[in-house]
Amino acid sequence: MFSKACEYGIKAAIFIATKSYEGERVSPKEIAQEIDSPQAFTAKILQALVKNDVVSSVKGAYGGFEIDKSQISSIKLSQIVNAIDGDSIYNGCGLGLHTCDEAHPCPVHDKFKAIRNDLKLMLENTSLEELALNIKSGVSFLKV
Amino acid sequence: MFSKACEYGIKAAIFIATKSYEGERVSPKEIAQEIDSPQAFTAKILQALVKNDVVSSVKGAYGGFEIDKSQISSIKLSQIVNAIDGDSIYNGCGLGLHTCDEAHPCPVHDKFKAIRNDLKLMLENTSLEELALNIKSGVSFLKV
DNA sequence: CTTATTTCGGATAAATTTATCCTATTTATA
DNA sequence: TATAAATAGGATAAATTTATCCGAAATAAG
Ligand code: FES
Ligand code: FES
Repeated sequence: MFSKACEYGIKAAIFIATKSYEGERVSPKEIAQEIDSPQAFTAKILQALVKNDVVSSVKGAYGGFEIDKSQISSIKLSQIVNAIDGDSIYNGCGLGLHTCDEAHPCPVHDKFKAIRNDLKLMLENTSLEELALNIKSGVSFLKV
Repeated sequence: MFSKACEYGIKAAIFIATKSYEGERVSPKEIAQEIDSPQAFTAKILQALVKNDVVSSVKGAYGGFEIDKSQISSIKLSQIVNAIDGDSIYNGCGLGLHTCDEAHPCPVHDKFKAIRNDLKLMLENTSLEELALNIKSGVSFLKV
């Protein structure tokens, strides 16, 4: 469904958000430990999230990654997925035709489109805030 | 969403079904042309479909791939996807946790599970028959 | 200014998926 | 029985994704 890179990116963003509520910056090392991911690869993905304004980074001593507390509620899962996996999940043909086109539909177009749209709405309506709060309260988990 | 192998497998099965209605067997070459896929790779995927009893093959001269006319309506998309991509799409965690477990859910578990289940139901309720008939009647397409 | 710390970014490597090639085996027909 | 046609399947190659490594650049603190 999502690429590994995207899975790591989502989990990393959630973890950064939980720490940002406490005013703490985090390093790729700490993130990788918390979400059980390869550190250097995770660092690469964080760069993509920085470029797409999902998280911000501070270089140098006492630096790290953080998310502005006031923005956590307005960041949607769709932004993260889009930043890492692009928009093929929102627009691409389920059977790999060059473009998903109403006028030239593949055999599963109608049915696939419905699922794809539900997924799109879900991602667009899910904020980093609710995901991070569920982690903080211990009702959901980032690893194992 | 689906692997390339799975996309080819689905399209191949649909094409074989359309020809089977006319009592014709088809070769990997003809299939690859009709669904715009690499021939040898498609042949490999067909082997998996044969092993999983989605299509049957006849070796030797005048051989080829076919699907028993009377079975086309009872073959579901889910069988094909399962034969090629396995069941991770039905049961796997959206964020890559080892298992999707109600008692140890990832942050997107509830929302992801709903989408995943819709997809599962869609695949289980879609028969090769309806997909093949739509191709035959020209309302949907297997390539471009 | 120097040093320690930390992200950035390019190069490389490993693993997986996608794709190709070639031979063996099977089968219908002459 | 010989031959041609067709799938089966193993070995290999290419492409993509995943993962690692290392030096450059930035920054806070002494
Ligand atoms: S054309 Fe395939 S999903 Fe729309
Ligand atoms: S635990 Fe992640 S989807 Fe169920």
